[in-house]
Amino acid sequence: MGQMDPSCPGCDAPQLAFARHDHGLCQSDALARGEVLLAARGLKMTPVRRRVLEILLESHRAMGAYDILARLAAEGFGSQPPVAYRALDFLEEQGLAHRIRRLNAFCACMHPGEAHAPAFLICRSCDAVAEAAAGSVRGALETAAGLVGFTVEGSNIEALGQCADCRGQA
Amino acid sequence: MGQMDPSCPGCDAPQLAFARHDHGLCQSDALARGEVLLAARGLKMTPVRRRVLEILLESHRAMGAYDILARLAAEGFGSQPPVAYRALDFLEEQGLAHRIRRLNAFCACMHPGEAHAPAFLICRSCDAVAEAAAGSVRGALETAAGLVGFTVEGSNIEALGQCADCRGQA
DNA sequence: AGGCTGTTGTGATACTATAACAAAAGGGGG
DNA sequence: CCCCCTTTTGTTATAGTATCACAACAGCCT
Repeated sequence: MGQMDPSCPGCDAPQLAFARHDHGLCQSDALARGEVLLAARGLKMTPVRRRVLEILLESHRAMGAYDILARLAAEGFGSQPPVAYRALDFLEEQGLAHRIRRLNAFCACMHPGEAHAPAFLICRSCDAVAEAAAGSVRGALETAAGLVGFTVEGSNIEALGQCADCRGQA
Repeated sequence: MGQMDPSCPGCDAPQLAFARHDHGLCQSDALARGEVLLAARGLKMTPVRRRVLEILLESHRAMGAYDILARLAAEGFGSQPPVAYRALDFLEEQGLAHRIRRLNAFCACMHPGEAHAPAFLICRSCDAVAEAAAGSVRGALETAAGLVGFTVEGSNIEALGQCADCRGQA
């Protein structure tokens, strides 16, 4: 992150999540990257998995597993929770989606494939979720943990607040 | 945090959560602090609330609301979920307990009353949860958010990993 | 064809959380 | 002391989130 990369609209401009923008670019870019990534790892982008990712990519909001499940069911896929959870878990493991624990929901990763330890910014007004560059945040966390001998293996960093646009309108 | 305060065992020694120690001190200290805090705010430490806090203080682990509810019910309190959730929500609002979202569980605050924006360190081996000094972590998060115009109003910072003791034994 | 692996589908169930309302407890003011 | 008001507790019911276990199916390799 912080590197300019014209092929990754969300990458160096997380504020896009909160503003009107050509979201088609986000979608097609993230989807294409995901396909490449899975292929490189010898894993399959199956119809369910692709569809779940597409649904998540429709907006910069997080969606509950059951919202996604309803969409899948309406399109002829299975209608039981494991159908959605399996795809979501798979996408998360592969770094193509993120779980937002504060919302019990999931969102698409907007720049998959790049090493990133994102911090999530959740706007309480428009519900959009952005991934912010969190290298420094994670660094601080690992330092704080290191002081007491704790080894960090994974972390969730989520901030609830208000984005620039919504604050302007209030 | 970082200030020496002999009356607060957990305060400047979060690693205690992961080590054998005189936990009676943690309990009595945090409970006493809680009582004082509520009194100062004109709020009541009722039997249910006190009991819930005591139960949480029994260990440095996080407990699910239903585990606590079972304990309450066995002791003659109400047996329905709201009984536990109300007390837990109250304690959390007052800064006497914390919700660990990663675990869908709650733990006692080990140094209530002090302004703190804790980061939680969750050991995957012994399940203990420690609060680490997170001023710098939060600072970094606010900086990262500020770069995209986002105002942070609250945050969860949780790290999953392994504490020094458990790593030593492995 | 047969067997292997990974994926999807299904039913059942466990776990987490909240809404809505009734009952009871405690604290002034009359 | 009693009434009224506010807060807290208790209960029923229900909503929302997540996992287990097993059957069916598809692709692939021999």
